[in-house]
Amino acid sequence: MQISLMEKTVQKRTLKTRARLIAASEEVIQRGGYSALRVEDVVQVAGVAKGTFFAHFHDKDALMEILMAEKLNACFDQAQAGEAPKTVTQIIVAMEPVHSFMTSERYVFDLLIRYSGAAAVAEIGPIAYCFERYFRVLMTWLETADVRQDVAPELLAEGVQAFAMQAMSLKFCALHSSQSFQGRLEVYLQAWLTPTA
Amino acid sequence: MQISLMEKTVQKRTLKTRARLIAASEEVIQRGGYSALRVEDVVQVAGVAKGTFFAHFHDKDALMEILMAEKLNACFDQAQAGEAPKTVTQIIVAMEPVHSFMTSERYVFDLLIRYSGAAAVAEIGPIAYCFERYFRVLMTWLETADVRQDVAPELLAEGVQAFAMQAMSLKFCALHSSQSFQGRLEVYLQAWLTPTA
DNA sequence: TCTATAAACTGACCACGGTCATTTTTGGAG
DNA sequence: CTCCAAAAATGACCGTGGTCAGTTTATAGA
Repeated sequence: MQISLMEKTVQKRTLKTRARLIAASEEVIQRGGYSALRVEDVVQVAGVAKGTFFAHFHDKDALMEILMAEKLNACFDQAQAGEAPKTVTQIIVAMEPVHSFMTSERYVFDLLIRYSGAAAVAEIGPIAYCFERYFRVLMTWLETADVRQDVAPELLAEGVQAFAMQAMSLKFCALHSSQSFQGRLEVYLQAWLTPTA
Repeated sequence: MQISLMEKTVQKRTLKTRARLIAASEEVIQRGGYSALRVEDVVQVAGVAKGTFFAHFHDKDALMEILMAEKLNACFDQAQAGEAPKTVTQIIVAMEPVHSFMTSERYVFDLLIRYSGAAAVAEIGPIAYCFERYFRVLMTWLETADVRQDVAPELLAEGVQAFAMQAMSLKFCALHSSQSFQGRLEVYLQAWLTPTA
């Protein structure tokens, strides 16, 4: 029997295969990091054919998005565990898990940037969702923090995100390695959130 | 005869082949944009073997860096042609050619970010050099512009760069397409350069 | 239980960036 | 001019992401 509007009827097998692919991916990443993930290795470990991988994920990056978003959300949970930070220094400390993961690998950072925005309105991906979360978490904190009040918390949050991305970029840049990531971000955010002119 | 300290003795042929590869690349890009560039097409147009390409450029991205940096430097020349801008709006207008090229293609923007920092101190690439130039141009302008004086022009310039990158990122994001690039950047920079609290 | 159909899976194949042992060309020394 | 070592060029080959026509498997209906 078929209901007129397209039905999916997903088989149990599908979920099982998908779970095997995810588990295999995590195992491969465990061994050599995200950048070392090869689709052929994943399907070999999972015990399925290559084509099956692409029946479950649109492409390799789609899988990476899922895996990275999972980790990132755990980092956000950690960041939100304590009470809301009030000062620039406290904000940086609270966000440390997130920034740490984001800069754990150059390859990870590049992928995060590429998928930080939803290319099409309808399809906001897991990573784009994480960046939305980054924005919302910061905005909530900034509403009650000791920061300038002349502009909206939304704008302040966008700025913090921009400065954080800048500081993370420079972490991968040999030319600017004289200062630490947290030190640099602190300078940025003091100037952005607590201007004195 | 060979002088002891390593000599290069570059043949004329080398320069000619390299010029042919560059010209062929520009022709291919002319037709389909940067993202459509295929090494096999380039060597076919240039009339050389594939291996020759990699004898002249470390990899495809190295060629892209050279080509994009050439364009970018032309944009900077244009930006610096007039007299130094004084206000936020004038700065945005002056930088328009640069931002326009940077966001001309998603593929171009991604490459620019990836190569914006020098991975190794010794080898600052063409794109990393362009980002240095971006910073220096802004810093010079900001020294004599109508902006806050409580922080150094260096820091202000870094901030403008961070906000510009953020605004360009959002240009590729369907979720935030309600506002224009220049409008968004103007809001950012007013808050960054001329705070009122 | 049997059958028809849609869902899931398969693996040979392709596209494209990149490698390297071998061959060809160049230009200075004799 | 001839010779030869270094420089340049070659193209068969490889790794890896991604495709798709064909095969197998699950399940709804009889």
